[in-house]
Amino acid sequence: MVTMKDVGREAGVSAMTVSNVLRGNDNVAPETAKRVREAADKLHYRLNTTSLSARSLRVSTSRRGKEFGTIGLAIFELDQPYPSQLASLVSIEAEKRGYQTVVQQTRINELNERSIIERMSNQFCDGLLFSSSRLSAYEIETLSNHRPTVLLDDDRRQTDIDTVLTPCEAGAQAAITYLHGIGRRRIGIIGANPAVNEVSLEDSRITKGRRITGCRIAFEELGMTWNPARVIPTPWNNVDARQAVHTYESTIRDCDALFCMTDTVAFGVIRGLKDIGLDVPRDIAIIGFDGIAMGASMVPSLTTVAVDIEDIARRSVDLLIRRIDDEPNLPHQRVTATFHIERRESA
Amino acid sequence: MVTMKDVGREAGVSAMTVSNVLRGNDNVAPETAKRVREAADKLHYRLNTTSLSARSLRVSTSRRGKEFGTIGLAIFELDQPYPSQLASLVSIEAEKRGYQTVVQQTRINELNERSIIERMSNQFCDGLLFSSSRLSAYEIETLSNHRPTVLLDDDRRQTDIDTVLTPCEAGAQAAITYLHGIGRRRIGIIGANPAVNEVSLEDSRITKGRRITGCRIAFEELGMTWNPARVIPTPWNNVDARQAVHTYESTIRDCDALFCMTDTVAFGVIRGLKDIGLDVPRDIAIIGFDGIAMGASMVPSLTTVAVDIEDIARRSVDLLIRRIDDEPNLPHQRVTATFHIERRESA
DNA sequence: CTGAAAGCGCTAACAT
DNA sequence: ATGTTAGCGCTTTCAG
Repeated sequence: MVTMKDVGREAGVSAMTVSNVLRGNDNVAPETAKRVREAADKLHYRLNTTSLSARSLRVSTSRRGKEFGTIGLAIFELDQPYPSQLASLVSIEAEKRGYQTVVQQTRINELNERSIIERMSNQFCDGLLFSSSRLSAYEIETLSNHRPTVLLDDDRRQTDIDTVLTPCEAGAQAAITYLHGIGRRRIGIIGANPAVNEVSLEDSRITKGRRITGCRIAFEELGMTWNPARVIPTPWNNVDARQAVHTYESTIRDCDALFCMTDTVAFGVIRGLKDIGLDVPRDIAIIGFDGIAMGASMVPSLTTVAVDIEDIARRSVDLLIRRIDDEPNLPHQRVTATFHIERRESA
Repeated sequence: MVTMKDVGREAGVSAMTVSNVLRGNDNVAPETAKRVREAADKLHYRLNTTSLSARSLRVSTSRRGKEFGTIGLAIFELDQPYPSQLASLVSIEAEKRGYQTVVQQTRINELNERSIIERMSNQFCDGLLFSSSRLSAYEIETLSNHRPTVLLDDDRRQTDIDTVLTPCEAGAQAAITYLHGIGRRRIGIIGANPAVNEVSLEDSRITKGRRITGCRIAFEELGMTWNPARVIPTPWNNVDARQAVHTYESTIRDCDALFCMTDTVAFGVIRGLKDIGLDVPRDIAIIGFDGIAMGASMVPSLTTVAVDIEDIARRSVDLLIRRIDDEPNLPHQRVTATFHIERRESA
């Protein structure tokens, strides 16, 4: 391997000068710089990143939040509107506070998650924002070297990691109540897990289960009968959701409203309903969940439980930076984002 | 961060002994080992992978980044479908080749771009995928320390950086030709830059200009008169595109087809046309550009110039890894992705 | 059995 | 304008 020292020897200067030239510092005589660049070319010199990160250990420990910090965001998908928007907003919030954000996609793959946590925490970042997975808190702590970490939307009631939650129960409850309020009584729910039993359907630790739980609470409070047959499973993407409308057509034709567990599901469902000739909202009212930006431009525009995604971004970045900058011994917080019902054409 | 030294201090031994215990070497007294392990637990010690790899420089010179490769992707927006999808696909392609991908959003801000290139190239990554900006190639090379870099969709005809291009001219040409082929003659274009003159409108170095150029070529070849009044400016997002339909309503009512310069623009335009009571495709045919996944689920579904985004991801990752792994002196390549017209309901 | 020293490639801070 | 020193966390070597 060619090192700066080698280049320096070739050019008749020290490694330090090579470093200066290659990083574009202007404290080197043009003559010398030229000689150095030629030597580097000749020897095919390449900067060694490994030693750079070794170096950065030193820098980052002494820096302590002064200059440029980096926060990592590990998120399940990059090509879906909700996580994309969240990533973008986290990026912006972090920038306001002088931090850069690097994003990695986990694809909800445990192996990925593990190596991402390890790399991000140990090599790249001053702190990590980690979106929901089934890794144990203990494992996250261990892999991250007990570095500052904030969990997003992970409701396993562990109190030893900072967490920012989506208002799943309250939001779902509000959705059902809204549909009830506009006179709908045959309300279906779409976006559940394919469940083998009632318990797994409502697994309260995970997002899907928490939203179902919110629905049930609403049904009870409104005195409506809970009908599991009207809980339709589908993965949270528009293609599968559209397909589900076809698969569960008879169930859906029996409903006068559908609560879609995400806006992306709603997008696919609206398309599916078009396929089978049902009009939204006349034949069937649709309400989504998330409040993604494109909901406003759908045809019809989407009524939805609009989570304040900016609030999530802001609070999670705040929590994380607080832990990076300040005492690591602060008590752990668990906060829930706000939401409102965004009333549009679909319901 | 807790180091072996810290653990050693806690246990009353040297860092060396800690190292021996933690790696399971049997040359430590059981008593001591126990004490060390307890101290490590108490302080939440974890082996620091960074310094391990630094160390490995010394041990084996032949490491050459195989085991832990990381590539960086700097992209303009994270909350728009096209860049999100690209990021996701790059991530997947890189993973197939044993590389992790970290993504940063530039928001087309030069300051951001500069610091992202600097940080990513020098601290995080073995190579950088950089999507279109106005930074000079020279500046990119300098900031990145001449590390492996592949440009995405940057057509400044510089030959000294690997580049993967979207088929802007050919795709736009195909779009116009398609609209002509289905009998439309009053074709408008939406998504241009607000231009002060014809030249800036067609600035051939940038994506928008290249698509306009493709349109002009098609108009000429089809013997249609080029009418600049039918070129409508709008930023590339659905909200502004929808608004533009209202602002340019009279122009649009005079058209029987619109080429939308991106699918996201098309999404907003379709919504805008709904607002003003125009039917797609009866009153006006719509064709988009990009081939984002959600186009298939829009109402109506979107006919579009479907760029093979997977092809872009694959080729850019290939190019980059080739340059990371192999000789850095390979000739620079400039490749263009493939596309096809995806025929759906909107045209 | 235990630990001191050296050194991996690089660069901030200081010296010349 | 250029060089010297020190040190990032760890492990190999070798001396106690």
